[in-house]
Order: sequence, then C-alpha cells, then structure tokens
Amino acid sequence: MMRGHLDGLVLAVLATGPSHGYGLIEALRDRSGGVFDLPEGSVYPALHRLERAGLVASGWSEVGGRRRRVYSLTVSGRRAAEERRTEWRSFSAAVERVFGVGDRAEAGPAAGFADGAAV
Amino acid sequence: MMRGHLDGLVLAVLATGPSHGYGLIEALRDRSGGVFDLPEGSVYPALHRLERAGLVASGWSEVGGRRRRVYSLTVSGRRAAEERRTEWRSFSAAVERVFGVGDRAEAGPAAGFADGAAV
DNA sequence: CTCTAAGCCTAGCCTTTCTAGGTATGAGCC
DNA sequence: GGCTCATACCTAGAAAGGCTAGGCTTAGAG
Repeated sequence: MMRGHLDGLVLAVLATGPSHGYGLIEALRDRSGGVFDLPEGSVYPALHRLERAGLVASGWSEVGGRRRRVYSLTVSGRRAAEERRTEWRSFSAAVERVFGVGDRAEAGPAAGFADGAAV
Repeated sequence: MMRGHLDGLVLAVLATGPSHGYGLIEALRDRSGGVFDLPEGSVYPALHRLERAGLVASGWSEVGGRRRRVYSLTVSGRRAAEERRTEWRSFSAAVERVFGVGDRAEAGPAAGFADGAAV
C-alpha cells in the first residue's frame, strides 16, 4: 500500500518533466529501486484525481501509432509538489524518532505485563 | 492521516514497554515532537485491531480510581514490530530516492508541455 | 494466428482513519 | 452542590485511498 503518499510521489516525478501514465509507473519503479511497482489501477485514478484538483494538466499525444495521455504539472501542482516534499520530510523525521526510541530498548523488559496490569 | 503507518508506530511504542491507550497517544505526541496528535477514534480501534491480530494482549488495571486497559506486545507482536521498522526503512529510502531526483531538477524545463504533447 | 508489450480505462471492494458522539471518575473551584 | 477540566474508555458511520479484476486497442514478434 502506498498509503496516501502516492500523490506526492507522482508530483515529484512530474516535477522532473512531463510523462504519461505508463511511463510514470516505470519511472516510479526505476527511481525507487524496484520498491514501488504500482498497478495501473492505482496510478490512473491518482492522475485523474490530481487533474480534477488542478495540480496536473493533460494532453493527448501519439507515439509509434499508440496514443498517450501526457501529464504535466500546473503552477499550483509545482507548488504542491514542494509542499508534499516538505510534509514528507517532517512526517518521515517524526516516524524516525518514534522508531528510534526502540533502538535502545532491545534490552528492555521482556514481553509481558509489568506494572499493575493483570491478564 | 497516518496513512497506514499507525500500526507500526503503536508497535514501536509498545516495544519500549506496556502502555494504555491514552498514554500511547501522549507517547506518540511526545516522541514525534508534536507531529502526531492522534484522536482517540484512531488509536483505540487500532489497538483492538492489533489485539484481534494477536500482536498485542491487554489487561485491566486500576490507577488512582481510574481503570486502564494496558496493552503489551505478544511474541509475534515483537516480531511484527521489527518487521514494520524494516519495512519503514525500505519504504522511506525509496520515497527519498524519488523525491531526491527532483532536487536537481529545479532548473529543468518550466511547467508546460514539452515533447509532442498538445493541450 | 497468437502472444506479449505498450497504453488507456473503470466499477466495486477492502482497509484504514477520522468525526462525532457517548459514558464515567477524580480534582479543583466557587 | 454544581461546574469544568483532565483522564480514560468506547463505537457507528462517513470518507478516502489503493487494489483487484476486469475490459478495450494497436504494434510487433514468432
């Protein structure tokens, strides 16, 4: 599950240049080192959502007899891409802090109820 | 929105010791530096979900005339906490790579259609 | 002719999260 | 006594996002 980060990632890819849906899937797979291998059923609706929100604009093109719908960031889309990246850094740092506390707790009390808890 | 990372974060907190729901909310707020301020309606269902899944176990305790439901990791919960952390690192690194590409693209082609795209 | 890759699409399901309500106790204040 | 606040639990239902699973077309290879 991409868990709500899909939009930000799509915007990030489009911030490096226009792309079509199928190419976007490949770009995400490549840039993520193979971690993100998204089904079309995730990406296409996301693009439509972003277009409805005015963050991307699309146009048709034809390459090698095949039609493509090419997406590009709008001005607010470019701004949104920046925002999403900032939000990600903040979110990521926060998660890291929470996980980080556990790094030192490996030698803590073993699983089970301490305290006044009774099972 | 916590976007699917809630379970991992809850498990991470419980990996440092047993806690009750209300205390968990405070722990997440504190450890995240105030970034995570979760409503009870998110945390309580999450705990119940984790208990149904066998990752945490609960017991009642009474402190200062108030009853508390104290949650603690089970053995598989402890394993799951580790897994979630590993998954997070991988996910986080992948997102970072995708966002990272854009770092250098700020001077790229301005927003708009390059290529053969027509609006 | 068949199969694969490139390309697009959507309906409906499932899961997670949040909103918005409810209940109860203890403590401090007037 | 009555008020409010912090502590502490709970759930129903809405909203949103992503995925499954289908469907469509053209080009090219075998």
